[in-house]
Amino acid sequence: MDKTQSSSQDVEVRKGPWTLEEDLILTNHIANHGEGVWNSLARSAGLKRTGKSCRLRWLNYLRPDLRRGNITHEEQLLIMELHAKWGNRWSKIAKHLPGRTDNEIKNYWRTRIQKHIKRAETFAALGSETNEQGSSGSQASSTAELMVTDCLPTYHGDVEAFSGENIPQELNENYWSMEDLWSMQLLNGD
DNA sequence: AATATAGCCAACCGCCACTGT
DNA sequence: TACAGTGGCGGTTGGCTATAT
Repeated sequence: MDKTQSSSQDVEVRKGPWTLEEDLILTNHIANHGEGVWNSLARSAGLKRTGKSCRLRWLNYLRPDLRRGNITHEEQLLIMELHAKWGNRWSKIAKHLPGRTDNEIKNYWRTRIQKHIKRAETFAALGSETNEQGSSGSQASSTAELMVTDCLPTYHGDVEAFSGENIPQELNENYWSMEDLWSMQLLNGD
């Protein structure tokens, strides 16, 4: 799959970060024609990208209904709860968080929450070493258990640190907001 | 001020499931 | 039934930014 070459046409496939121009083309095309078969969409839009790449870009970044910005406390708790229930079923979890993508949740989990789990495991290991005798079995045996038992309080603390006004405004300015893109698209005609 | 390290996130890769022929 | 094309998913990586030394 994902062959660089689809047929006799010599079409090179672009990889790497999307440019603003590509974003506009894709957004425009979907606005005019809707989502469809991604491979043919990529071709007909004139993008030198695979259908997969277009789909990913649209779903994870360009969709107008995406929520950007920091994960809220409620969302974090929901993620933890659902992860305890389903494990790494990110897309399933994402369905319960409107405007969030599986990729976003997955990244969030790996970079923030998993860190706390690791820490908790270390503490637990140290604790069982120091307490040692007779305390076997008190340690959480699974990620889910660890999360629910050991991590939640620590994690909750960080929620406060990360949430709301504590986030500097500049952080959000790395992104082209959807308002920007859609207004550019309007300016571009159509 | 320069360099090293850690954290974060967008994007790619590989696999699997589904669908049409 | 077998095969090819496509979509979807989870894991992983590369590069940028922030922070520490």
